[in-house]
Amino acid sequence: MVQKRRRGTELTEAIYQATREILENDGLSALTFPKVATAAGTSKPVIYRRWDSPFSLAIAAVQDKIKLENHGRMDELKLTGTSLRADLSQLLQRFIISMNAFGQSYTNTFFNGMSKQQNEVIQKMIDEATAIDISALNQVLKRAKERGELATTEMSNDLKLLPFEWLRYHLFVNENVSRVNLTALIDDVLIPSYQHATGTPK
Amino acid sequence: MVQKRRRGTELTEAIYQATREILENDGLSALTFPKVATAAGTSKPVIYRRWDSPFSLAIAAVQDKIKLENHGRMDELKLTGTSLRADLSQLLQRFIISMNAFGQSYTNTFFNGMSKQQNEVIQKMIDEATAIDISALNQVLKRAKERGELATTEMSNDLKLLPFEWLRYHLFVNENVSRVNLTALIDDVLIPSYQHATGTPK
DNA sequence: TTCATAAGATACTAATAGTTTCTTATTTTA
DNA sequence: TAAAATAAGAAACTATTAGTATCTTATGAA
Repeated sequence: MVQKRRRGTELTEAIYQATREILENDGLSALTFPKVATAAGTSKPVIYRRWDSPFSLAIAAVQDKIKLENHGRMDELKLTGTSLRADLSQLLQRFIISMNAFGQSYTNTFFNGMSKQQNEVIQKMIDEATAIDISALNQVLKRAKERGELATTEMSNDLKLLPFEWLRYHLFVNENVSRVNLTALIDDVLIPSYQHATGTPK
Repeated sequence: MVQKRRRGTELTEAIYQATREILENDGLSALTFPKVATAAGTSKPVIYRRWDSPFSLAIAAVQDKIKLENHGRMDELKLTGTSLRADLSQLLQRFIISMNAFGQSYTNTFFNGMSKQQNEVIQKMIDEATAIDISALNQVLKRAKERGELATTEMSNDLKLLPFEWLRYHLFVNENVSRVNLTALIDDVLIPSYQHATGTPK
């Protein structure tokens, strides 16, 4: 019988996929090299040679998925609404999709009881995401100002980040955010707050 | 040499304390019975006899701390403000204190990559907390209505839960919430949203 | 066809989780 | 106060699994 060996991308992809499955089902604490090797149908040395810890493998596997499923980056979003309300809706819908691509399960996996060093890695990821969030929202505000819906675009970052953080929270606790919930957030919280913050009369 | 043995509450407390220290320093994944035994200065069988998994020990240890440090339950809070703004501030300050009592560290420890079953346990804790949050906020709203600050107290639970979720999110990602941030949330988001939701003119 | 590279099998060591048995300190109760 | 019940702790053990070393050989490149 002729034996077949996977290598390169094919093998790596199988390892990442196995890694993600373990992460989703059992979490980071259950992610060990031997388990990954078995799940990926390869042998331990293959894993041990390439990664130095289950944590770094986990990061690599998740980043791989983000890269694969990247439906366009958040800050490259082309806004098409004709109102602040519509733009916000478009942006946040997209945010939800991206988060789901990131994977419900990993989100809280990575807010695990981790070492300080590991936490720094995660912190960096959050900071990067935050910068993108703010720049996306700035776009929305700028367009609203141009339409005359808002007096200025000046407001605190806390306020700009509010919807993203609200959505992430709901992802953390594994709650679904329906379109209805999202619309309510926009109409009942965001728009009134923006108008208030920028001194825009209704 | 006469040997001394701890039992009952004294021993249990030592075990819980050791458990919490491990949780804070190294997270849930590092919490093993042998480590707890050593840290608590007792022997493994003592632990193995009483708990059936590190997870259930962790839950017990954290609940023990909540019980110990319970500065009065959230829904028994006696509001003393003379405005919606002041009441909100009082409630949310208290919420932050309680969360800190719960322990910065455990919060994300328990949003770890856990098994489905473990997640259910956590889910139940969240649901209970949510009920308390809503009832506390209802109090605040009721008082505001009585003062004439709000037209009604009718609004969605999503809106009522917003500040708690916002605060929890910041705890998750280990960001500090200063009094300034909190005040901005109240003035720039909550009050405008409440007024908007209840049709209250400014 | 030969050579270099890397996959994979296998057997091993090390560490540590979990168990069993027994002893004895401490509390209960008669 | 003595006897009995209860539970803590010591110690030695087994089982599991993480991690390593060695060797073979499939696969792609020269």
